[in-house]
Amino acid sequence: MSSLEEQLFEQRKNKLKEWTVKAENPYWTQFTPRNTAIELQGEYARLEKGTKTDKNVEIAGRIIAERKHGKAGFFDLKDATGSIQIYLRADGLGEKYELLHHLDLGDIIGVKGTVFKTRTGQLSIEARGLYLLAKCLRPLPEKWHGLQDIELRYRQRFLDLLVNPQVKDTFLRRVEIIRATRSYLDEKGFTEVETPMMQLIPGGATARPFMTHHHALNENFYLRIAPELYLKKLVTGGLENIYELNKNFRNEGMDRFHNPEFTMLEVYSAYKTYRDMMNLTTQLVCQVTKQIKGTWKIKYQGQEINLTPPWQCITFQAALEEIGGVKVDLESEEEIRRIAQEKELPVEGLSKAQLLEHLLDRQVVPRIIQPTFIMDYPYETAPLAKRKKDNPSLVERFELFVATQEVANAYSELNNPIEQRERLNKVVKDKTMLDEDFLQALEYGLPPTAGLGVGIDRLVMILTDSPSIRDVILFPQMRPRNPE
RNA sequence: GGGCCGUUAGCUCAGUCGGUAGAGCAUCGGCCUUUUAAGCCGAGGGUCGCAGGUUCGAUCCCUGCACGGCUCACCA
Repeated sequence: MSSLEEQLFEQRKNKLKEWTVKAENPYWTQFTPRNTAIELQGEYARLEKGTKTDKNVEIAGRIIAERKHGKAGFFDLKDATGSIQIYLRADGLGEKYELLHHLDLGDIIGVKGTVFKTRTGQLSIEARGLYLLAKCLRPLPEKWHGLQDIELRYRQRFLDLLVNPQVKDTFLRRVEIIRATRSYLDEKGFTEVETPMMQLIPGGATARPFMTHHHALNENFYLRIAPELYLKKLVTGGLENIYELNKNFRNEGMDRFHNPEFTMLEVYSAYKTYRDMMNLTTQLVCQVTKQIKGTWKIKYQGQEINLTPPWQCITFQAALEEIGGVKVDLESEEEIRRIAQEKELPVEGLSKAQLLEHLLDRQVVPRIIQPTFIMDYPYETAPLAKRKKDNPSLVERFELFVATQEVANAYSELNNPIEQRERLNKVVKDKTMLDEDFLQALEYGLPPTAGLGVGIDRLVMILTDSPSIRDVILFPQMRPRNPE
């Protein structure tokens, strides 16, 4: 901490002490505001310039700007709803006026006073009572440019929220998106469930998990990488239309599109297929978008995106060929390997499925801007998906891509326990990581079921025009700062 | 983990072709009772991310490290 920083801190602590001695102790002061900025701004929008009212109001908030003029002055007070100007006069405030120099930008105060409009037309409250409710002991970031330092914005999100108005908008938008998602599913008759975050066997995907230890059980647990297997157990148990909307944890690299903990929606519906899920996905995204944006034509990072249904739908093979310019026989591992090499993709030690996905990720996905379903993947890419009846080398799977990002992934779930065991055996190298409980649930009979996963953070990014996943997660993961 | 880039006052940013740094906001003092990025006068505030090296001299050049951004790898 530099000397200036200490100096500012000390100055403000002294002001706090002075206030406590000469007025009240802020941390014991009771003040419950009866009014909000937005309410007053609305109610008095048409008040004539230069008019006083005898309306008494009580409002609380943070001082975000001050303009003092000797024996009078103005504060801009910001509460949760907006901001309003406070007018302070020596005659109106009496002794308290002398204490004004103990207040700083950032202090949280309560104001009692009357509503009026200045001669320049600014709605204001003339203060008759003024109470310090919490002292801001550190200087706020600059009022005009806000907080620009990206690292500080993520590490001290409270400051980011305080001084960068669009940040709060984004996170309020996020809440709306999640709320709209829930209400869509609830209205469709789905039941929200909660399954374990701590799992003995991390299943449903193959990412590296985070590990933790349960002392009483003396057992290692993993933070879930997906809720999928538990949700299918519930479908077996007769909860046939369910969803879960919560965190997953993956111990992988971090970048603009990946945070170690992220929010996933998974939906399962019995007696449905991936085709039904395609419709559900379209409806869900369209309804949420309409509700949030009021239109299906949105802008993401300068690009026009048109979410008006129906969306383009193309098979995996056709996508490789028509979008990626890669004509390949999906059956021929040699050919796939050769083409991957030609495209300068890593091939060493990679399976056919991995090669195919790399081809898709590299050649196709970066070219997809408009919403596009890619469907009918090679069966090796999805061991939990059901094969196509007329072409068993493919599975009933689709992914939705928007703005070069994967947003959703869905299958007709494989419900044949014998085939499921075989296919998992091929993929899961460590047999203790084979979820026998899940296989047993299938053995009791999982109805034909369709499952869907939607990356909520990515959806929020697109609908809030945010370039990085860290812009839509309140406290994104950061490397701890080394103590000096 | 690799590559590229960044880190200067509390905040937002200049700058030094190598001679220990400036502005605006904020802060402190003075004037000002309808201002609104209030105004005017004055003042204080910096181990230029950290540690080494080269040099008479480094904030600037070199190396290493830390943190961050982008990107590649990883992530069925």
